[in-house]
Amino acid sequence: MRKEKISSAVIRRLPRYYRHLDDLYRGGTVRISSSALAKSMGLTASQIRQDLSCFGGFGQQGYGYNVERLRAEVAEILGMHRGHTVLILGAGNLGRALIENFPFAINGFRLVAAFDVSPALVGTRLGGVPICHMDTLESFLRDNPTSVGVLTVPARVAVESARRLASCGVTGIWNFTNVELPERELSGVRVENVHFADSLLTLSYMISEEPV
Amino acid sequence: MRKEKISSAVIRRLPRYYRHLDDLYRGGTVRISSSALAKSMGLTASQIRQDLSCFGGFGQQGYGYNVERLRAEVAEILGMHRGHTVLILGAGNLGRALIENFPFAINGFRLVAAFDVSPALVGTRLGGVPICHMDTLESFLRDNPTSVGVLTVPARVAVESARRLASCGVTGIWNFTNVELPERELSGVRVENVHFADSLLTLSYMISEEPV
DNA sequence: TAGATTGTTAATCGATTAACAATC
DNA sequence: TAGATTGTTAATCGATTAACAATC
Repeated sequence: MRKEKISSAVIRRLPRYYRHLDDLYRGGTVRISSSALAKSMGLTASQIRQDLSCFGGFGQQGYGYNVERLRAEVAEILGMHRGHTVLILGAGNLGRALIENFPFAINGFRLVAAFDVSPALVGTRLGGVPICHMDTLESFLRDNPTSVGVLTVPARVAVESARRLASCGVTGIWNFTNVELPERELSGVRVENVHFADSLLTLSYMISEEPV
Repeated sequence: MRKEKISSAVIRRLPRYYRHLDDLYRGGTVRISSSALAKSMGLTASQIRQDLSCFGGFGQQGYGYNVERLRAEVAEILGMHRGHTVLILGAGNLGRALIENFPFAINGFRLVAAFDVSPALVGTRLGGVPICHMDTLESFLRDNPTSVGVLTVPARVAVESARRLASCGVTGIWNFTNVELPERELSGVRVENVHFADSLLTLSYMISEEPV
């Protein structure tokens, strides 16, 4: 039974499903039951069937799920074939790491440009991508509407950069700054945060309080 | 009423509490009520009082919470003053970004060393930290027991590296590889994952399906 | 056909929200 | 004292798990 409103708990599991199904697919597995997938992912079979049934019935009684088909369905649900585009704001260490090492294409995104203010960088290319001056962001976005902006800028310009992206019609911001963006004011824009510090502090708690 | 088993939902909110309290503290705010904090964080006052009451009663009726004290209590709960140490495995782009830019000290961790296999890097220093050869990891950990290992190695050596860390007594692994580590086999080790791809795919879903 | 496994409904569990007595 | 706000208990809501008829 398709649901209209998908809970964020389900959404956050989808990429993991995709990753596991992709591994199975590449390993040559043709079919898998919810219980086998559950076991390898550390979930319950019930949960997997519930999660998938939010989007449709992809399995077959007595058989299970066809790995290739389910992988493709999950990719479709995640929007991996929508031709999303992305640009990177801030070509410091982290920005460069993403430009040179993150597999945007494999995840359905085309990296079109990076922006920075450093005169040494502007005008050069990195990993096949041109580095433009931040001052040209608005005109670039006017000519090249882009789905997502990646924020790898210094914290002090994070909010300002987010506003500029939002006002130019970007639909998503992938925020690597440790700053909480004013999401309510960034209308029409979805924000996904990668807060390194929050993540490390969670680990700090776990190793401080709870022995495994 | 102190609870013995804290849910992971609460734990994941603690770093955000810390961040907001730290901002308030630096901004000179002396006291804050649960409802004021809730408003600025987008939570409910009830939830904040419930969360904090897992660890003790830090407020005062009719007054609210003393910002400096609550900030210190949350820092304590998170284990920020335990003298945790950290080393980085893999000094590629991402490893370097963390070494040079991530404020380990501010988050209660002391970065003691980085490890890599590149002859060009081994023996040099980066951001004040020595880069050692991966072959010397075990002997280093024998002489310098370390709390946490950061995995910024290539995916193909991620599991092997995690096992080596685990067998040398590390208590936490901060995993930046897009590989699912065999946590059950890493006994005594807590794993915190930063899966860039999962995060981007979540954003991909949000901009594909749900208009804000 | 018999066995396996789905999709879905019902039951349980846990987390969030509401309410309020206690008290600063 | 009166007003404000906590900590905690109770109510609600939502997510996970269990059960099972449907069916390949």
